[in-house]
Amino acid sequence: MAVTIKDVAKKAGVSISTVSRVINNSKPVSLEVRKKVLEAINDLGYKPNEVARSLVTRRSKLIGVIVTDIGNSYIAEMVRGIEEVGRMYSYDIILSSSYGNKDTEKRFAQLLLSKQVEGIILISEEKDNEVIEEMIDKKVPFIYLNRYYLSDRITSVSIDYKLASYDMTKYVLELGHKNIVYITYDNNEEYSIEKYKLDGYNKAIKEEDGVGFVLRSDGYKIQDGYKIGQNVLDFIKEKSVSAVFCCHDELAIGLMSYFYDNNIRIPKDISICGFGDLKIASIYRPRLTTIREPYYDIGAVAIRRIIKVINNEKVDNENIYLPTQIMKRESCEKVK
Amino acid sequence: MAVTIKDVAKKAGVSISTVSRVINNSKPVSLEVRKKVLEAINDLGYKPNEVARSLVTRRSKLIGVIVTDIGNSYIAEMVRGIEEVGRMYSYDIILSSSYGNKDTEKRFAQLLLSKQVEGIILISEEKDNEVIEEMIDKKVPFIYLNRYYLSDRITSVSIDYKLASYDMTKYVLELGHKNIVYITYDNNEEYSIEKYKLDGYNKAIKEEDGVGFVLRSDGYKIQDGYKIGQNVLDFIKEKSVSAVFCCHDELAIGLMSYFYDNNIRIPKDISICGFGDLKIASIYRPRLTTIREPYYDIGAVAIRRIIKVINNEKVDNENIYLPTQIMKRESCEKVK
DNA sequence: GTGAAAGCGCTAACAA
DNA sequence: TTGTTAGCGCTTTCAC
Repeated sequence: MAVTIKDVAKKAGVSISTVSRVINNSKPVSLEVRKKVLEAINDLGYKPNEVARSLVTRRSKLIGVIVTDIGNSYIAEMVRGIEEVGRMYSYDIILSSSYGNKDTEKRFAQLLLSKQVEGIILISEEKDNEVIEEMIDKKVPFIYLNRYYLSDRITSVSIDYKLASYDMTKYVLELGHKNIVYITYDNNEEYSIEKYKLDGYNKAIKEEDGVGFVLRSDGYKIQDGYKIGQNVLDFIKEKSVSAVFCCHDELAIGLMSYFYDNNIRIPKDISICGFGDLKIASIYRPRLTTIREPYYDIGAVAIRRIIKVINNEKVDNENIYLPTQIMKRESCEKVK
Repeated sequence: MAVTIKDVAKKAGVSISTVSRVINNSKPVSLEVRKKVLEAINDLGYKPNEVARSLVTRRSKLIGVIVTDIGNSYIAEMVRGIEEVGRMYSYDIILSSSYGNKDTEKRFAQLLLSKQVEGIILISEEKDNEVIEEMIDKKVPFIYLNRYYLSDRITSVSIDYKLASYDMTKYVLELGHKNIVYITYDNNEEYSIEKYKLDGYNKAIKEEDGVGFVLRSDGYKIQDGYKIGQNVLDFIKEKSVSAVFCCHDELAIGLMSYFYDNNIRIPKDISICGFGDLKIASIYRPRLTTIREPYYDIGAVAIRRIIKVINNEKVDNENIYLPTQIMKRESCEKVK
């Protein structure tokens, strides 16, 4: 049996309220009594039962985080940000992985609510998120993070996708590339972020008199990038394309692997760039030129905002946009 | 204010115990009463407060997981295993990242205990783990996962490192390589797992009349592999080495990057293999030949064991060894 | 400055 | 089969 506040009170010869006061510093306690209590706590190795505390204070000091899959490096990065900032405010996080199932996401949100979490962060890769609808009228602060789809119903933290994509395209054009192909995914879906990226791309192409092409991938994973490899290759030859801009790093990496396996040299034969700046982007060779999406910061800002709401500090109801950066690396080369 | 069991009881016109009985199925309840209660629950959208439940049942349904850094892909893999199996038994996990600080690990263990977790899994990269000593006499089940160091004080889940390393070396020798260099790290430290790997390597070299060399790295990260690159290169030339066996995939990847940057072709100029089978091992080009350390399974088995202990099922007190596998890929080639 | 007592939402004896 | 009640470990009035 663990030692409780009662044991401490008895040992110190005081009431449990006094013990409570010293551990919480909630009310003045005379120096000598305080000392006795502290001693007793020390001797007994007493640690307050946070569950009991939560029950009465209604503050679990827990934030629920629902992710698609913690095995995704960008999600892990976000979670790092969430956890580290949460820690600064004494919050622990409960992690649940939905593996992309919407019903699971909903179920987990309920579960977390039962566990009395004070806020929920959903890192999703799905569209049409019904969880959002369910959460919207719940009292717990909620933030929705999604790298693929927007929601107009709820606050999120992200970057200015259009601008980022515009900047990147511009950079590629400045490198001397004229015929550029953009690999997109799912850009016709409502709320797809791809639309914004595509807009940025098109804007830059137009402004600089480039020749833009668009190719569609079936997915946004590494293997999807690999799968579309031959298509891209054929297309490149046909259209004299000298640079490929992928809407996600994963696609770019898959493509680079396909090129490697087929003896296409990067950047000698073709320049390539991505979007995201996953960890692998700077590990893979040649290192991938890409746009840095600050995942850690996104997580950090998200939880910071949740904690503000919990503490009734005032927050904007608008989406938060974080700065990005073009990571110039070897996969994208000047045209000779 | 959330709806409580009282509200349900009132609405259904029964006592709270009856409500408790139907939600827990703990005692028989007449069909019609049950129906009334279920209706009330439904109407009110009642969800039991798990915190209150925990307080009385002393079962938080929470497992604490302390990791070095969830950003490490092998750790993320372990956590996936932990979470997914935990979920099967209705356990949630609380995640804390220590970033390699031993004091932080200890502090987190205490924090988790305060939150009444029913078990703790520590995924560490440190040696001399004092947390273990602290946990050993605590009542909560505890498992220690460490890819670098062993402990003789506590149960763990791992693989047979010596055998794995032996098998891999044997495979490389069978490929026709004779002069092989092994890149090690920290093999003189007590409890270092490297000793076992090195043993396996030496054993195979001896048995097959190979010529073995050992080189030491300063660390086990990708950048450490890169840093040791020139050393390895010089060494290879001097000793006519045709294959490099790295004690961790990270080192192998770093090394491959160094080779890429210096126009050394793999496997044409040199064969290389690693240990771990991180996700990146099969993404990087050429794909890395390596030993599969089943991280997901390690996590899964670890939490399964913890849950068994929680439920007083009997478990061995011995370490658990999981099977491994050599992943034969392109980075390691037959000698012509 | 300190203690007694109520109560957070729930489960589990114990009665009936 | 159902209700009453004690109590899990703690915080927080309310008296003194």
